[in-house]
Amino acid sequence: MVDLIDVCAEAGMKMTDQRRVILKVLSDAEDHPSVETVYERAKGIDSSISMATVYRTLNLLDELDIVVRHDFNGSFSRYEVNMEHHHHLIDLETGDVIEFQNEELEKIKEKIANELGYELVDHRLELYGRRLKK
Amino acid sequence: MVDLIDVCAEAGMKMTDQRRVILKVLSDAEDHPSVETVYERAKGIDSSISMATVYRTLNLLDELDIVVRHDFNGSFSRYEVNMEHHHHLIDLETGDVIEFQNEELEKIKEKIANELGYELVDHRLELYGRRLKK
DNA sequence: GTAGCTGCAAACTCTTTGCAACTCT
DNA sequence: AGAGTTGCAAAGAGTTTGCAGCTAC
Repeated sequence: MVDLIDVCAEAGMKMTDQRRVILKVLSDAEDHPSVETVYERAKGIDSSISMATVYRTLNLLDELDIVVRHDFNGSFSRYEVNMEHHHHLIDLETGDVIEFQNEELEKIKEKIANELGYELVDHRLELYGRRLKK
Repeated sequence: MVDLIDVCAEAGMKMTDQRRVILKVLSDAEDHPSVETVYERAKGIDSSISMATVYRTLNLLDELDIVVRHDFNGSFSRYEVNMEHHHHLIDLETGDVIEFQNEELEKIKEKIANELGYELVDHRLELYGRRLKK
């Protein structure tokens, strides 16, 4: 388990109380929280934290690739710590997000890009589904 | 080639001048225009058209699945007429969008969803790349 | 000491909405 | 005639920013 605080320090970020709180919230998150959610959880730890700081910090972390921004449904962004590359299956009924990886898929994508004359830099795959009755 | 006006009429949409103009803009588009772009092109045909109408019409068309909404880069939406299912490769340098299809990919996605206990309802794949020098 | 960070409130961007007038069917 | 549509301007959501004070390094 990597300590986000170390990663940020190495990236040259000044380590403030607020940032420590936000990083803890992100590390502990097992979901893909919105800015609003990160803000609420952070306030639970240090109530003086402001929305602006949450936005600024998340943007910074995104630029540094420490965090990944998603916009699964359009209107607002959601974040997760940048671990190994994976994809998401979004449960259309509950909004739950399930992560998965698939080697075969990675190869095909690389191939498709190359065939189109491109070097693959990034990609995203999202599946939207309904739970099968068992 | 399907006539969008017919499709809309069948869906029960009242056909106004404004809608005819917007549908023409969408049919003619070979790119994936933003609301702003649709608005500008529509104004080129009928300068009295309003932004609100463009928004309302695109939302309606999206609900009817006549059009597909994308948000490739987060901040604003872009639209295209809903043809056969395909995916997008976004050129990171120019912003160009290239469409592609891949049978193999479709099968794998179906399989992944099933393995996770889900029925696949929808999905999206986006590749982001840089043009290979030849 | 100073470059960078913070909270606040105002500003900004994209999108939606209430309303009164108008228009398809 | 009546339900649905329009333009306008105002409101809304989500996000960014200018500023003066504060803090990590």
